[in-house]
Amino acid sequence: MDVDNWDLQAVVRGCCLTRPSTDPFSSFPPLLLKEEQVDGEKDILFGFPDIMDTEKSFHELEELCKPFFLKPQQQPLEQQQQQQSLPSPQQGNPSQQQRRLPQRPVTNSNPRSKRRKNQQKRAVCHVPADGLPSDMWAWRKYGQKPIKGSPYPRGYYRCSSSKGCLARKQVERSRTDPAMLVVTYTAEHNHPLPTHRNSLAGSTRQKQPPPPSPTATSPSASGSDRMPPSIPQSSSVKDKLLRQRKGMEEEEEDEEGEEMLMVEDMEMAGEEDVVFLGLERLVEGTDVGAANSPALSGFYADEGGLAEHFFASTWLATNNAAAAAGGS
DNA sequence: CGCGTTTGACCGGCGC
DNA sequence: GCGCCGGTCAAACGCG
Repeated sequence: MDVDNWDLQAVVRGCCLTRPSTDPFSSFPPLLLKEEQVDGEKDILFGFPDIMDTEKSFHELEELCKPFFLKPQQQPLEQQQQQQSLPSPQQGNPSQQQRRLPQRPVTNSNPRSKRRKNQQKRAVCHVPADGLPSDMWAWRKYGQKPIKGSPYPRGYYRCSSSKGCLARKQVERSRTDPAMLVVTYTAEHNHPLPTHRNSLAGSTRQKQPPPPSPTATSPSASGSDRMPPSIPQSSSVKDKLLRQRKGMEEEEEDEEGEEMLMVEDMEMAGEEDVVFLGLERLVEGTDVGAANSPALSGFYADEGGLAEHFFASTWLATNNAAAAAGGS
């Protein structure tokens, strides 16, 4: 299938090379990037690679993103169709309409139907568990399950920024390296980066120090086991980010000019496109120079084949976007 | 009150 | 055809 060839390379490139040498990115955790054959399909595995070579990275990143900025309307047909055919929950009844009525009507537009498992393209991201990276999207956990063969449960998250958003991600601890988290992104966001904190509430439990010991990830498969304390905190993390951002606003704003531009552009482009940003950043714990440890990886999803293009940006930029919109 | 998390049940794909 | 297992749903609950 050619669809599989989409821009994997670009993605890969984007993933590995996206770090401005000047960088705030230097605080990035080690990233492992690789492609993986999963169920016959290529999955993108990426973590935080060597932070060293970045020189051209940024430029490549820009190159990578350009198309997205310039052609906001250019959405893969397939995707457009998909999005359109999707039961826009915002119009009709939100997901609830699918309640367990006559047994979840499985229609073609139902992401859960035909196209399952080995059919879905996914982007797999390996991140250090203690790096506590998260992205700027608002994720809402909708499930957790113990996975066969893995001592760690897998958490299921869906984008809560937009009701109709199909973006989902799964977070689980690597069975081979418990210190790493495996974040799998599925589908894409059908909306621009969250414009405002989507929740002040929620994120609650995350705040009370979940079993601090990662080891707590003990196979208490019952599910009582909290997901890697890191990832799931996306929302609370964002809160943090926003707050920090507010504080930084005055101090670092100018420094981020470039990145901000990027995001702004992106926002404009993303308005209708599937461009979306994912912020991976170190928060919590080691708040390493949180002030300017941007880092993140976002991705563009081309649902034509469910391709995901990853690129980097700065968290500040994203925050800026979020704040900007939040003000509205 | 709104939103996120938890958690058990259910559904459906997939392998045997 | 059957059973396993992954993925999703949704009620209950907690927190700000």
